[in-house]
Amino acid sequence: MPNAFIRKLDGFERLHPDDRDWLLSISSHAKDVGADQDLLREGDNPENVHLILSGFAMRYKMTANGRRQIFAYLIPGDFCDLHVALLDKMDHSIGTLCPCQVVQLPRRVIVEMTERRPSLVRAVWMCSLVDGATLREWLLNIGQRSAPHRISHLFCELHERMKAVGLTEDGSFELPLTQSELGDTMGLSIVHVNRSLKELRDAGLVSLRNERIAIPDIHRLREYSDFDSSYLHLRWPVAANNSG
Amino acid sequence: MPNAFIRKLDGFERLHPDDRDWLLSISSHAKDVGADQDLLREGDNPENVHLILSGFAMRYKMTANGRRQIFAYLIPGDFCDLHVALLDKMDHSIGTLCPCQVVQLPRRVIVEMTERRPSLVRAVWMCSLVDGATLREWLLNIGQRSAPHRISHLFCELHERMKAVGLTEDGSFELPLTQSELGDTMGLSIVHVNRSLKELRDAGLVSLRNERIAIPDIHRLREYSDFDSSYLHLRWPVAANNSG
DNA sequence: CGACTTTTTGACCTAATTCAACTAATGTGG
DNA sequence: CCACATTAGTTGAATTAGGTCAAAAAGTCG
Repeated sequence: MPNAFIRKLDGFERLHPDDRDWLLSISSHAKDVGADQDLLREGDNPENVHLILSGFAMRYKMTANGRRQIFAYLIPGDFCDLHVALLDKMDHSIGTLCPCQVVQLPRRVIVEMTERRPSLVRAVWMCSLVDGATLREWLLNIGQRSAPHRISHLFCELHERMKAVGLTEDGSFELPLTQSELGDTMGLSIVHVNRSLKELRDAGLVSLRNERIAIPDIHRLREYSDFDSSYLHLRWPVAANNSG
Repeated sequence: MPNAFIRKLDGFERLHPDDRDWLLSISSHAKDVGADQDLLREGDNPENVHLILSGFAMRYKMTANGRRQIFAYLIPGDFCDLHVALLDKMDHSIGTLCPCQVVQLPRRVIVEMTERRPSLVRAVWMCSLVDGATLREWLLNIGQRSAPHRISHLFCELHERMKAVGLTEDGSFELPLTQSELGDTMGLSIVHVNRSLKELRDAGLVSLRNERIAIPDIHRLREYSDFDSSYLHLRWPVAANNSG
């Protein structure tokens, strides 16, 4: 089975078998990282580019008074920091949310890729565009929607992204997030996240337990959440469920 | 005097005189666009890349129930849509906030640039990284800060960006935003924006009238706002005031 | 088992919203 | 240049979504 990374890129642009093999080879020496570890910290000058093969990680930043904002969840197949190759200093941190398998690529591997594998460059560039679009969608989500709608919108997005890399089973997938992390993502207090989750659960829309989320009726949840997946720019947004 | 665009790129990477001349030449045929006009609309397949030479524009998107979220302000020197060159469809809209001078570049001009002017490519790539970082900062701003702090943080950012393109005079610069637009930027109601502005005004931190903002003491405002400009990645973040 | 973290719930508080009215600008046609 | 229409800004009162504090219940893990 191809790994999540290959599945993801393949979702943007049909990959040549050659490129698939190359991707498989670079992702063969993954490193295990425990939960709650920083892969990169604000202020660092990153040497390597990180790629998540399994597990969940996040992009985040702290404010002066100790509050945390999570900017993105990084799921299998996601590049963490390709886009900061140019920057002298990280302007945010990246940390794991659970034990992860991470590939660390020296920057020259990326340079090599840009020179020799144009179709991959295109696919990887798309990744960064989608990251930007996702960030905009989060801003809209936090800026304009009520707590339960925000949370359910996030769940719709994660479902779509997890499905795209083959990590869903029916409407269910692994989601190792605490309510505190959800709060720091949505700009909500833990207590209010808890109450909103209860509301969603009572409405039969989603249930979240044992680090796993279950969505009985994804269409109903999407409608409830005003979710339109086009910002994810997947080629097959409504593909049949490829559970693995 | 070089235009805002040249100033901005020069702030990321010292430009070759050759590249400066080329930039001047492409930005010589600007088009006048009135206020409240869409340059690009969600769903469009953009043909041209837009560059703001003067005036203010915004990136935004509407929700199903008619609410608007503004994602970014585009000020002189900003590319609107370079990053979506790859996308089939715009996932958000771009509209003017006041009369603007806009350069429309056929996509091949950008292709040409990427092939012949590597130092410009680097500078332009930096622009898109900074756009991303700015978006993250807005997310943190909306997610974690109270209304008056949010608003003042935005003002600090705009001051820094306007200063970088030589459009400030002391602590004052043109800011043609209505309170309604500010609200749709910050996820706040018009009424609350109004009250927050009054609070800032009464505290002597900022005053906004006649489409112009005045900041008597920028250091005080920055401290109040927990503003750290490093996410803007300017080479000379505390440069002397280059008013024009 | 005991220590610790996460989830859940209740009571109370406050930041922000909504509704509504009124004032101050800005603009337009005669 | 004024009368009128329209948009933008301001303020008050009532309401509500969400936050804070606190403590109990339920998981997790050495």
